[in-house]
Amino acid sequence: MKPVTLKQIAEELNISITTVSKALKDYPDVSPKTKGRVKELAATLNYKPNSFAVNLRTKESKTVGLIIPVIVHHFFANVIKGILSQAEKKGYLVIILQSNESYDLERKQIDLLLRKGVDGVIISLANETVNYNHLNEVITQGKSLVMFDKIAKTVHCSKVIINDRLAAYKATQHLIDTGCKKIAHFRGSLLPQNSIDRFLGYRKALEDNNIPYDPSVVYICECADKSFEEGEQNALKLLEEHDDVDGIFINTDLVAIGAMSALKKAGIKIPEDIAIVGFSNWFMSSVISPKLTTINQPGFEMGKSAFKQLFKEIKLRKKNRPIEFKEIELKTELINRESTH
Amino acid sequence: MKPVTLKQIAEELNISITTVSKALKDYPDVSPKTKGRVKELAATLNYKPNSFAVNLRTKESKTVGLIIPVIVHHFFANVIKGILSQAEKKGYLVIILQSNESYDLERKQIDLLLRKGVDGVIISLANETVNYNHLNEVITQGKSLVMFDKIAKTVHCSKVIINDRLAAYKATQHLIDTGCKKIAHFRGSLLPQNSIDRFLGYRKALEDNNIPYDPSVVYICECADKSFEEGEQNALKLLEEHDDVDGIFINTDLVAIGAMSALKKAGIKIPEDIAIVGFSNWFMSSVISPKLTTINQPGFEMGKSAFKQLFKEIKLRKKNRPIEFKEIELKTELINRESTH
DNA sequence: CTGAAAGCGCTTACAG
DNA sequence: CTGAAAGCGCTTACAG
Repeated sequence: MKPVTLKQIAEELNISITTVSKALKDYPDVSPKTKGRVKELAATLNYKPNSFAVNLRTKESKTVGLIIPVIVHHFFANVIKGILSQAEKKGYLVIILQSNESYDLERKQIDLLLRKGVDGVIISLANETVNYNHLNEVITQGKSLVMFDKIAKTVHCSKVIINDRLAAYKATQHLIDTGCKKIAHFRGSLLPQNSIDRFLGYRKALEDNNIPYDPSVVYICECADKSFEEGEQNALKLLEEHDDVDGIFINTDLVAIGAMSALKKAGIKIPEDIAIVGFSNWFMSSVISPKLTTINQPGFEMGKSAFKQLFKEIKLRKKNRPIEFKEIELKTELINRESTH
Repeated sequence: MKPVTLKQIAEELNISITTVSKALKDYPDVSPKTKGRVKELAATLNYKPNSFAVNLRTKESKTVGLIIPVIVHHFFANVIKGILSQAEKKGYLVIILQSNESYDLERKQIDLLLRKGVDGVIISLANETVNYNHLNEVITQGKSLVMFDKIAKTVHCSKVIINDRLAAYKATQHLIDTGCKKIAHFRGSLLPQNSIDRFLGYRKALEDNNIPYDPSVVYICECADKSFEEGEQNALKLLEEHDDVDGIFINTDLVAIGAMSALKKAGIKIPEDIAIVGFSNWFMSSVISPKLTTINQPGFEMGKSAFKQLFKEIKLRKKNRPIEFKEIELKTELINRESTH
């Protein structure tokens, strides 16, 4: 069954394609009578505008691209949900891609989206990414770009973030306030800005409380899809190397949960022997035992906010109005549960 | 910066648009010399075909739509991952929509995708959905359709499923084999086929083992986004109404985890007092304590398989070849952990 | 109020 | 081997 076109409607009603097109779009210069006839026939024929043709003419696709490092991930899934909820309101569709923390893939995916003619791109960077040409390419092509969570500070576009430094500071301070004397840190890999920031927040909190910073007590989790395992391994290493540690601030809930699992197996009591604070507030963290104290990272709101900003910029760009890039910082809070005193 | 077009390349090289187009697509009837010149210039100008125009001509968008009930969900997230991994290999993009278990939204989203001109649709139905006109509309419009997990048996298209009945039977049999005498069931809402099938599998297992079926011991969890809470509530109700139950087969891991949480709080020992089997094998289930015995539901594979089938059908349809719909059934297995004896 | 015409950027059947 | 021409289905500036 061939789709119905404007031409068919025009022929059937003995009027021009132009008039049919205008009638359907409620142009003021079409008589109500004609509009009525056109709309009625369009409805009965179940006419749907061919969006390929519309795109070609209007140079808009009402579609945006979203690139995230991992899909099976509580935080990112929430971001997606936030973006979709907002896109739906504006009649936009979202093409989703997973970079799998790979710079090469990320580059290819940006290119794909650009070829596809999306109106804008929302992205959270892969851990590997240190070169930003592909992102600048988006801007060069006149498309809107919004980065969130894992951002590149030097790229000239809007960003939606949390204050990782401050949040990490609060997490560490909480451990100090509840009596921890020697606090370790399991950090993320070296590149991404937010794992650096969380580390800096940790160190600053120690400093402000006159606790000496000991680099040997900072462990690195490299691999995004082995978080749980790395949490276990680092916990065991820590146990061997530093039996005086009584608190750990951990970069990510999943790593924290792995660490707790290993510690419990080793007979360590949480929080009595070692207290733990995670980061992100995965649903899981409220369900395990003991429940994990953590930093709430508002994924849904970040997604919503990222799409809203992107949408604004798409509209402004269309009207050739100047665009002011924003750095939107969302609030985080410490969720105090059972893994700390 | 305006995008480069075939016309610009043609003018610059003083040849026709036709030849440029053919050269870039390696048509055999273009001289190697010309091809070389065209490709070189295209590369230096960073030419990218305008996909709106290509779509309009070829009536293909190399894009498929995916509608799922919920995004923040371990199983569905894995399905998405499987679909994306396969789509990437074939150069396809995926537009993702969340129906939020709403029939109305699902209908609108199908319509949106159809208007958008996707080449095919993959869907897992909302719990509410009992009318399938919108799905048949996809087929009527000559697009391919693949359903997975929550399917409608009567819709004429390919399906990717597990054998929910058999899996539920295995789960219940496991409880019986490990000594449970009175087994309750927390089922999903009444409509979706797979919650019906799981219930039937449960009942069949009782029957085959000469255990009388007691409907008062079957509890319903209606609400998809309150699974955890419903698990808690039903567990407490069960405790009040039936203190002789010593095993529960639960429709979904998240509900099971809620139930376990409430039971533990009430001083019930798992599995000593009550043994529990879940369904789906969420990551979380391997991390809580006691670790949940459950049925593994291969989300990633289901996604891969759904896309593969869709892709095959898109290709066949393009060549006007006959299409044979398949019902692909993937294997499940019982993951025996600590919540059963 | 209506419509002829140009054009978005590409592909492809056809002629030479 | 090359190119003129038609056409995909729509939108919109312009003329009447």
